[in-house]
Amino acid sequence: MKNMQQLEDLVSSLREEGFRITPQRVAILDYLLETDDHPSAEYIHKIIQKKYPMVSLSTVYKTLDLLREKKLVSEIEVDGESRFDAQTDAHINLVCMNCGKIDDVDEDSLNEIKNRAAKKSKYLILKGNFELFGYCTNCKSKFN
Amino acid sequence: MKNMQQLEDLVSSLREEGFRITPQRVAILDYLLETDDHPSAEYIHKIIQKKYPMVSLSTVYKTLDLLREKKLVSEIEVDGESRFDAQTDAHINLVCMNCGKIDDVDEDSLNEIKNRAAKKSKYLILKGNFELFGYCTNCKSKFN
DNA sequence: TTATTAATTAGGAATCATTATCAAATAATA
DNA sequence: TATTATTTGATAATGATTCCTAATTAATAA
Repeated sequence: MKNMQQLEDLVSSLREEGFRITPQRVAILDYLLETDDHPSAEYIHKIIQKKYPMVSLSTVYKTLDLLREKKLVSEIEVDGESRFDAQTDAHINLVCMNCGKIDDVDEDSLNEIKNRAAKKSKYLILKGNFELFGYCTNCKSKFN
Repeated sequence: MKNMQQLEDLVSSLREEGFRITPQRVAILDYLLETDDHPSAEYIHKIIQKKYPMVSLSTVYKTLDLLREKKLVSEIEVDGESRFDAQTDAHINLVCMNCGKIDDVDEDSLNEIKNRAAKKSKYLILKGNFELFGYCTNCKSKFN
């Protein structure tokens, strides 16, 4: 999943907007690009500390705010906690209610759905979250 | 929206499962059936206190847990807070990022999408939340 | 290369929604 | 009407997130 070019592009886009490129920001972006895990802020902090022990949790939160704002990452709320993803195109998040795993599933019709809802409702729609909850392949056997 | 028969049906279904029918539970169900507001626990508490001053916030939370568990209400998390809805069929929630209003929009294809994702992912899917975020008709004029 | 400085960080306190706890109240039943 | 297990109310505890501020540092220009 990781792509060095992707990281450089995102870093450049931040730099061009006048944001400083700090090791903390790069480390967080880098990790989000290489993982499919939809980590929470706390989990990102834990992972990143292995490489960069000087990253604080509050910086992780602030960086995630920035990346979300700039639409470089997407966020979903699960069980009272935010989970983050470098995949920002419209997709479905499959959430395992047992182990907390989240998988992405592509679904071509999401943009049509968004447009239909916008027309019907007269809302100005800026983003969408599509979540399905259940049990993943590992966990579903435990619930028979 | 309110429907006396609906309330009685839901009350019966709780009673049949051995749950006690308390005035607090009836008041909460009653309010959720009559409103389209997708209220939070706190808001439900505030509204219900007008009629029944003896309802505590912790009872509101516990009742909502029960109703969610029994699939009599649906829940979505918005901005770190849960919002509740007596509409439990698959639908899209349109969330205004300015005023917090939530509107429901019907969308026939949601069940197909769910089935497609289930097949692709091998998850056992139990429920889905479909949220679109933007600005409602009242608020969007402020963001031009 | 170094000095300047505004942006960023670290760390801890504060906040706020939700959950947990448990004695008192009560719905269901016999 | 008495019994009892369930439910409630009040409050404490929890946990994710935000806020605060002094110290640090990335970016820039001399």
